[in-house]
Amino acid sequence: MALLARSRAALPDELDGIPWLQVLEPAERRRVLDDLRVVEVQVGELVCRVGRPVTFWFGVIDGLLKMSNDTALGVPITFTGLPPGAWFGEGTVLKHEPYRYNIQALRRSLVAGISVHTFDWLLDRSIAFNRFVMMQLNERLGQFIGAREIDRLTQPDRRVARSLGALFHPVLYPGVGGLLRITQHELGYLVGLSRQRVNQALTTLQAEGVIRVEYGGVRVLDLERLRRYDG
DNA sequence: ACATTAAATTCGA
DNA sequence: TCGAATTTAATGT
Repeated sequence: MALLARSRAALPDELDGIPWLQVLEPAERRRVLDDLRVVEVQVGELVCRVGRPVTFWFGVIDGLLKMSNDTALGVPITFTGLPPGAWFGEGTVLKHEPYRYNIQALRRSLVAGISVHTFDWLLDRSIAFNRFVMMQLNERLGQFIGAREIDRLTQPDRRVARSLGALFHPVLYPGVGGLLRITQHELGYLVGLSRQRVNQALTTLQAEGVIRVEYGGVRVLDLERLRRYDG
C-alpha cells in the first residue's frame, strides 16, 4: 500500500525532533506544517526504492532505517543506519532525479516527509534552510568517506566502534542524543558481524569506558575516543 | 544454542 | 486505570 495513503499530520512532540524546523520563519513554518506527513512503517518495508521518482524528502522521527545501494546491479552493498533525526535524499530531491538507493525499515519506525514542491519552495526562499541543506550534504560526504574506511577494517571491535561513532553523529542524527536505540542484532546486521561478536565488542568497549551497554541500546560516554578507537 | 533478564502486552478488577 | 500474570524480545555466555 502507498505510504501516503496511511500518513497523517505530525504530533507536536514529533515536530520537536525535526532540526531544520527551528530555523524557519513563522510563515515558512506554517506552510511546512501544512504539508508535513508522518507515517508508520513496518519491519522490512521500503520507504523509497531505487529508480522511483522522487516525491518526498524524508526524515526519521523514531526507529531505525537502513540505506543501501541497489542489490540488483552490483554485488557489494554498503549499509548506512538511519537513526532518529536523520533527513535524507536531499541530493536526489535537489536534482529531481530518481532515488539512488533503497531505504528500508530495520524495525517499526515513524517517518516524516515533505513534498518536493515544498522542499523547492523552502530552497527558493529560506537562507537558513539552504544553510541546513548545505551542512547536511557536507557532513554526509564525510560520513561516506568514513564508511569506506570502516569497510576496510578487519578487527571487529574497531568496526563496531567506528560504526557506532558514525551513528552518534550529533549534526546528522540529532535525535539520537547520548542513547542510541539499537539492538545488538541490528548493529550486527549493519556492521556485518554476528550478534555474538557484536556483544563481545560492546563488552570490550564498555570495559574501556567508552560506551555503556543498555537494554535495547547503547549510550556513549566518550564520543571522541569511540571515533578514534583502535583496539 | 540456551539460560537469564528486561520490556511489552494482556487481563481482571 | 492499576498492577499482577503472561508473552515476547534482547542479552550474555
